[in-house]
Amino acid sequence: MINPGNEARARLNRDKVVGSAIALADASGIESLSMRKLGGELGVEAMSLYNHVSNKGDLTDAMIDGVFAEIDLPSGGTDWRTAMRHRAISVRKVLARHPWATGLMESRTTPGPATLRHHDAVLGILREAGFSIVLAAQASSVLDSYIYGFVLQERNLPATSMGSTKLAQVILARLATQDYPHVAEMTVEHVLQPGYDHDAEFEFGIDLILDGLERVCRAT
Amino acid sequence: MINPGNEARARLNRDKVVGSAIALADASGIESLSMRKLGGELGVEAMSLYNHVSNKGDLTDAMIDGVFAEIDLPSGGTDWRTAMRHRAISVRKVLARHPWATGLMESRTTPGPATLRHHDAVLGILREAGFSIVLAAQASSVLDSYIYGFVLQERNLPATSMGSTKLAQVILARLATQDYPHVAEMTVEHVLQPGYDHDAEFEFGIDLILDGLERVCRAT
DNA sequence: ACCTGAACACCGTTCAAGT
DNA sequence: ACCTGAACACCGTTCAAGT
Repeated sequence: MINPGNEARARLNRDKVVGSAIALADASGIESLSMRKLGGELGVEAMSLYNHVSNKGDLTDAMIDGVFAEIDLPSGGTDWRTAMRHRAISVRKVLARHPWATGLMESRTTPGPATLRHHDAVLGILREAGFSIVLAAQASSVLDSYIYGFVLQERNLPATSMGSTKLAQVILARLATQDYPHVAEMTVEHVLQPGYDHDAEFEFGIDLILDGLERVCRAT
Repeated sequence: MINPGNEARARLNRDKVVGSAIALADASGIESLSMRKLGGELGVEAMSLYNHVSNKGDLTDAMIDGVFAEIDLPSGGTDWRTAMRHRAISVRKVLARHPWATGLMESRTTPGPATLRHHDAVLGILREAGFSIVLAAQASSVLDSYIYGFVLQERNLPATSMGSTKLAQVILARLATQDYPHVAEMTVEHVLQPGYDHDAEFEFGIDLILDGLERVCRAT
């Protein structure tokens, strides 16, 4: 039988399922991603997805690996410090595009190929720069911990969009000054200020950690 | 009518609901915490919970605040550095007891009173030690990011329980050495070694960050 | 004031049946 | 080889009804 003309949709495959799941989670949040909605998005019944993904946990693992695949692989062309700095900024940028990914890492234990490739490249750069095995482990652990934790916290900060700012200031001043004076001071006089810069805050921490690692590395 | 003798269970209240939810999440994981199971644990139908909690999001917020309430409030008796060091270790210890809490922070935006009290105490110690508003914000941001990210990653590391170690070594040696040589080297020669110490790894990062903060603080 | 039964609109997953 | 309908054992949440 000839394929009818309205059958424009190409055959489903694993990459399309995972890609569509990532897009859906970006748009509507991870908590509203269901096999049924994902099927609907792809013009297919939910049960068809099980031909390409063994269950929802498998899909989740693949989504996280898909996010890692978007991160630029750190290149060994320069010194370890600028390579690690660029990588950190790239990781944060990608994770900010997929805010659900960081929280999901808590429940997943089997890293995919893109994740392993990424970590292998990081360790490779540190080892070639003369870091011992132990020091390379500690360096990548500190850097990754900081990056993931920063992204996790970034979501919970009040958005500095104008409009909500003025209102937030008033509410804060009234409600919180007495009970949480330092939080109130910080929010009003720093976080809600027009010049507040998330990127600069992130890079302050990265440079502080890189300074520390350089010192430890030289002392060895 | 007189209360019958087998009615031993005291009246339900919000604290009992939240406490039971935390215990259930600790024991069986956050993904298997449902209003129905929680009700069953408390000897009550699921719908009764809505008398003490406005919905599941409200319950989640309260659970996270309950976890923060377990953390020792940083005390101002000593210098900021040892206070921050003790606090960091206390936060990690508590979050390790409730591994679901860190991942959940991604989706929550309204901090509870215990959370605010905690952050207020941290900021207070830094401000009294002479940190400017901006520097206090950056200091607590770097420290918290590192702590949360470390706990998040800690879960994904292979358990160093004997027995699984030997097997893991064999699997790794066969499978991964070729594709991910640095990850393989790191795992076999460091992470899976008997002396591997999570606490020491955590404290290495904390001390590195505290060193950096001390230097920045003195330069001001 | 607190608890419940029934109901609604959802979930993930299986399995036999279709093409 | 891939897709589907029907079914199963679950979800969160509402609401009128009970005490």
